[in-house]
Amino acid sequence: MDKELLHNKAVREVISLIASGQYKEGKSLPSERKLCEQFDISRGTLRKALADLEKMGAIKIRPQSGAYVQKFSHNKLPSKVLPVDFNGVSLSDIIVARRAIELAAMEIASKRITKKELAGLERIVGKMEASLDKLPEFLKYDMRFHESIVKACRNSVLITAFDSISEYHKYSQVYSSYYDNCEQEALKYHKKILGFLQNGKAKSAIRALGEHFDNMKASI
Amino acid sequence: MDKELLHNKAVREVISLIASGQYKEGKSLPSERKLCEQFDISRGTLRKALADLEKMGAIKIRPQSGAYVQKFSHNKLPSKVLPVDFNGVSLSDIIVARRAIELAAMEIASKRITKKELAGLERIVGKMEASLDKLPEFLKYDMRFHESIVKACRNSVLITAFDSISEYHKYSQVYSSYYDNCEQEALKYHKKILGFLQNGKAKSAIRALGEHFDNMKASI
DNA sequence: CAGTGTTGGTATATTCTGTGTACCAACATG
DNA sequence: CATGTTGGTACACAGAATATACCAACACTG
Repeated sequence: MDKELLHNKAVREVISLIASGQYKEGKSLPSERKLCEQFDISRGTLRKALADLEKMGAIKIRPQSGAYVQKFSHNKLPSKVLPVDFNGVSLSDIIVARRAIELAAMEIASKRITKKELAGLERIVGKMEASLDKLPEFLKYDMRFHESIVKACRNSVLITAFDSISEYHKYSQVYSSYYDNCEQEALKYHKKILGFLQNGKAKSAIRALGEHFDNMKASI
Repeated sequence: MDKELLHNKAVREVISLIASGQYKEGKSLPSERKLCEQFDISRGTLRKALADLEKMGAIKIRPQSGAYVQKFSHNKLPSKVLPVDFNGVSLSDIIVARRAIELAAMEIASKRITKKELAGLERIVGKMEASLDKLPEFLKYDMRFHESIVKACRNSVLITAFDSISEYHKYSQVYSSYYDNCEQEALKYHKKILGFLQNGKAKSAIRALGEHFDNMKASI
């Protein structure tokens, strides 16, 4: 029984935010008190996380000023902060798993999805298009699109499975920027999928999602 | 951030063992000290779990004697001890999710599986055959068979996803005994799958596993 | 310039799980 | 009778996380 420590989780959260570009090199993180609220943890716990992050060189804390993001190589992150068995996990492993779960979810979601949820998807796609040049933003909405589809299937077991690996997915951005120059491709597929869903073409939506994953796999 | 309490996990573990018939009505559980070791928790924590189980009527503790399994209706189990969002989960939801994950795992496992792992599978199938009349035993080995295949794919992400829903699967036995009179069917498929794997017939193994799930779904 | 509010730094008390250890009385077995 | 088991109990302890202060350094503002 490994116990998941809150401050390690916070460390991972900050790292993935840095890696995805949400917190930029040279700039400072939000204040400790804001981060507490954002991560919903106490200040003591957060400071433990920040101390760890400074030790591993990800940030530099300047008294009375802030925590500044450093340039650092994340190749040798202490395994303590990594998701349990991250060793030996490749990007294609993540894609294989997501493909299996999301296709199954899509099969159900394409029949059950509501107009409200479709409107939500449309809004997300719009925001993706608007942030084509801002990678971190784009990735956030990309993730949210896939998440929404899985939730729409209303199968708690599939949703649990998806959630359990979502951290792998977020964290994989630390190691790779597989999305470089693939934003257009991704957006194209998302639009396609949305269109099929709106017109009730379930089969086509499923096929398009499958192609989307094939495309991702091919580009790495 | 819901924190998973150890004694709640122990409660669930005991319940699923009762439900699967491993601990039988009227008989007593193993001694507290043995259960501690079995679940790898301290006695204090275990006793908290037993106290909860007595409150909900699952067991009756007799001093200087043991904890005796009672006949009890598990329809209104306190949601605290249930896996996070068990409400509204049907057996078919579980099967859909397992099908998606296990088929993806099989696709890889059928190529990567070692002779040692195949020997392990053969041993498990043998034990299933030997315990055809003992349902709890049978279920244990059934689960172990599927688990072994998923592990054999060596994709940590898929394995994580599988583990995350394995408790749903174990726990579903509380609500249903969908395996009644289906043992032969299950054994048949397991033998078929094992045979295909041994002969390197990957495609057939995958198809057989798919049929296995279809069969399970049809029988509920 | 004085006042106010922010920043990170620090210390302390408290709560909650969970472990570990010890000892007890009741009972069974040899 | 001695030994070992059973559940019952109490207490000390460690670790994680929270909550609540207060500090010094700095920035901004009226």
